[in-house]
Amino acid sequence: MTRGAITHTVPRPQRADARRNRERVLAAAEAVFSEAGLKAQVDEVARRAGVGVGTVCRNFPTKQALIEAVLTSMYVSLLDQAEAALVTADPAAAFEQFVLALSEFQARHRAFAEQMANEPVLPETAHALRDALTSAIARLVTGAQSAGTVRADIGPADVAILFSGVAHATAVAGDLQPALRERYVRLILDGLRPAVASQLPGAPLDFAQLRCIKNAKLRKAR
Amino acid sequence: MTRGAITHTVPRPQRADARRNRERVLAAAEAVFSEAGLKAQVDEVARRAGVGVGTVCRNFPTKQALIEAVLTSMYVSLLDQAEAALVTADPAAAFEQFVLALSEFQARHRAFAEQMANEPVLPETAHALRDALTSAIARLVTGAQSAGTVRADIGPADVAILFSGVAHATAVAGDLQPALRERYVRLILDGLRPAVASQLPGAPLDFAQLRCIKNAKLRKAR
DNA sequence: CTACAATCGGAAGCATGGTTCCGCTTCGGC
DNA sequence: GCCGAAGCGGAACCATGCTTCCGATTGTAG
Repeated sequence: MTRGAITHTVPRPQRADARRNRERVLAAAEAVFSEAGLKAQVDEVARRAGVGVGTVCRNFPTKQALIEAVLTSMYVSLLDQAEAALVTADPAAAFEQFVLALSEFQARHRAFAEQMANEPVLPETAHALRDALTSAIARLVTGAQSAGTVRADIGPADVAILFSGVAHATAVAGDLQPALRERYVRLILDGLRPAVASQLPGAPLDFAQLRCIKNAKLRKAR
Repeated sequence: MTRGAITHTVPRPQRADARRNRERVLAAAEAVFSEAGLKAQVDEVARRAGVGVGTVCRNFPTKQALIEAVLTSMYVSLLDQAEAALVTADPAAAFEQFVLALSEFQARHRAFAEQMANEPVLPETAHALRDALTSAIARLVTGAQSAGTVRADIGPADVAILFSGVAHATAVAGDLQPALRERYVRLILDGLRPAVASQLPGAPLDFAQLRCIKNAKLRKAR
């Protein structure tokens, strides 16, 4: 708006140091949010980046925007891992590999775990990413199911929910005890096997349904 | 202090309406914290109780104190359930019954779930309670283990961690879908059975160890 | 080298939510 | 009924943490 001609025709070449600072802020934010979760304060990010708060807020006009930027980059890197797993020949191994990677990722990136567990705080930009990730997970799950290491009566979103539970539960005690985390991941993998498979209430949950449920909840809260 | 003679010899008989108000506040707090978690605001508690904030703060000088009072009463009521389960003849059934009750309890009392998951926020008054509860859980677990429905390589605190994970994971989506919660509880029960029992890293975790780990974490954070 | 505009730092501003205080009301013994 | 004190409500106060603003600084085109 307001005489916008220049604003949107010229891609405005940023000053070099400004670009460098932006990167620093992003890196600091990633580190800080990973350690302390989304409740970490903007000042701390600024301090860690070695800049003033003003600089943080100029690049990311709001804390929310900063969070979105960080989360987006986390989504990218997790998607990489999912795709890395997908190229494995053995679908059972692929699933297990991804699940371990996921839990380790959540342990390392607390902010990501919170995002995955709570109401989505994602910009529209990231929707494509999220879809790619959910579809990759769905493929990993069905692969493991046809390989016979995962029972048939669960859906991809069931897996996401279960492991985000593990992430949260071990966040309390587990940061210092990575073994503990793997312990619970393996236990849940055991629960996912077809062998025992007692009757579960409900039906396999996919991501579309999960989103519906979350939306319903949001609507109710409002 | 300050001419304390009267203060501690006379048990100062509270006025009737004051006592009634205190109860109202406590009830309102329990309801509000259960629905919204510990982040719920004091004003909301006051409104729900039909009193002014001043009244809340006179009875519970700080939000923390209010939380402690509410949590203590929740501990009592959960302990009841654990003891109810313990009198069941079949230890396998007792364990399952308690675990379902626990997850339902956590779903209904969000504040309690948060407390159980995060750093302890308990007054010393509640330590005896907590010990009673952990010992009841320990008995339920070992009972189920000798009955053969729970694998030997897990400890009581493992169970607590796993189910607090479920509580958290389903808090997002599960409030509206109680079936979903039971779904995951049953799945974890499957994982806990001796049948499949793949090798788990780490050792069975008991509550004393868990407390150590949490303390270590607290110390580090400071 | 100079000048100008982009960028910076961090102090001041604002919003949110807990805690305190005080004039008014109500209880309950007489 | 009357009166002193306990209790009440909620506005004012304070702490915390995000956002804005502006004088000082620094990069860069000419």
